[in-house]
Amino acid sequence: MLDQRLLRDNPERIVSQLGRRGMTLDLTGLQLVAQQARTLEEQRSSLQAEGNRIGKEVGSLIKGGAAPNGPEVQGLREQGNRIKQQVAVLEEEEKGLDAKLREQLLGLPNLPAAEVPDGRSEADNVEVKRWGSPRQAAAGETLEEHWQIAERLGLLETERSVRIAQSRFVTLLGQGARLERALINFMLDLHGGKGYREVLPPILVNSASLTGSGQLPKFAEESFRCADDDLWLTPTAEVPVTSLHRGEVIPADQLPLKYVAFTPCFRREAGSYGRDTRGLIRLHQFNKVELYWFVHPEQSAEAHRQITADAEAVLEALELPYRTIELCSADLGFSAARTYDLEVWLPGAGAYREISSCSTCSDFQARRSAIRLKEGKGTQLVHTLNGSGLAVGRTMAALLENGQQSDGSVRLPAALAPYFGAECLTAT
RNA sequence: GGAGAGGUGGCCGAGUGGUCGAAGGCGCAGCACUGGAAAUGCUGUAUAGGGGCAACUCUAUCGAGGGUUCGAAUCCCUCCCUCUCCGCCA
Repeated sequence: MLDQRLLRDNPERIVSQLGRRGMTLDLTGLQLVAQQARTLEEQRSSLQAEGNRIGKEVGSLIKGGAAPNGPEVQGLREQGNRIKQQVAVLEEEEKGLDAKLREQLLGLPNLPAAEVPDGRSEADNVEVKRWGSPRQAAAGETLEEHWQIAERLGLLETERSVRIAQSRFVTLLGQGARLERALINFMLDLHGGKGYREVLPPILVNSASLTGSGQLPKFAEESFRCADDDLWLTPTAEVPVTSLHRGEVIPADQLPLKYVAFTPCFRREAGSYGRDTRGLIRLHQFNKVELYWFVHPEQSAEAHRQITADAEAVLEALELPYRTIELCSADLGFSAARTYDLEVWLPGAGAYREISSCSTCSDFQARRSAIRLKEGKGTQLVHTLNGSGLAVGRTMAALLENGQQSDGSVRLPAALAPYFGAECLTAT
């Protein structure tokens, strides 16, 4: 959520910065609402002050011996009643305006950071780094896509998963299930060794949590909802981890708080029919290890570099070639002020595919979630950052495609051996 | 799910209709004392919003929302949560 004061004092900045995202907006209506709300607040609170004064006067009159039903006291009572009625009217109106204001503000995305390159679409994203040498098919060699390898090796079951749930769900079996588990443990251990505190949060989350991290109210159709409860299947661990500290004031000396959370993630993927229908790339349910920082605003730029490096370290440890992309202003997610995407090389598909997204959300989520820090006498909003470290299913896909060998087996990186218990995936 | 108890500031804890944003204690900060420290003493110490250059000031907040009242932490209603016991359960 954007600062109401910014709306009041510098709406042009909001218009121009959100313009960088490709939005055209007219804030005059909203500004008017904000102004009216403020005027009403002034009127209401001075009325209340008058009411409080009368209340005290009645108290001291009675204490001083005045007849509780005498004319003097009666007169004040009537005055008090009148004020009460006026206040009630103003409060009602004010509530309406505040709700409207909040609703509108909740629908506006974060402002892009100054450093974010301007752009009109994802085509304008900027590659900032490349690591590893992307594997190309040798002469006469045909590289398979991960779903082909997975099916051939019996790592997963798609047809039967439809029986269990519906399309875009997958059941991992045998070595596939074991590899998924190995990857989760590997990632958690790697990050845990770097000072991240491990979290295993609820994966059903309430509406307030989804609002706090930015998924609601605008993206309700993207998440699965439980019909009879105010609970949703979390689309990312970012949601529960943000709400881990919702409403809190954190002493500055405790920052940064760094968490690593493994959760299944659930997304409706509305509007992506037909895209990535095979394999592990786009599922309604997938596993993800998420990195999350709560930091002092002064540290957030450096923290963004670090969280990105921590995500990159997973790919490097797994010997997976990747590139790092800085998203342009038009491609930023709703809550993000600045984002680096990591794209892993998939030799079978012959393309780089997103496997991690590392964002700084500045104070956007902190304001929605009321997460502040206390430093000396004052408080201020913290900054929050999140990064996938990594999406587990896509990591498996990358391992399959990058490790495939001419005999049909898949060589796994050495770092995984202690977790998986073998260096190769072979047909069984 | 049933029965009972309870939710007050960073923490503990008093407060059952009036000047209570809230005693007292702990913690924390500053000052004094000290060679330095401990102990001690004094002072200060919630959050949000509004007004003001500022000093300061107004409003709201004692789990949440409503109600009664001139006035509510205190009375009434609804809901949420925690604890204890019982039941059920991986």
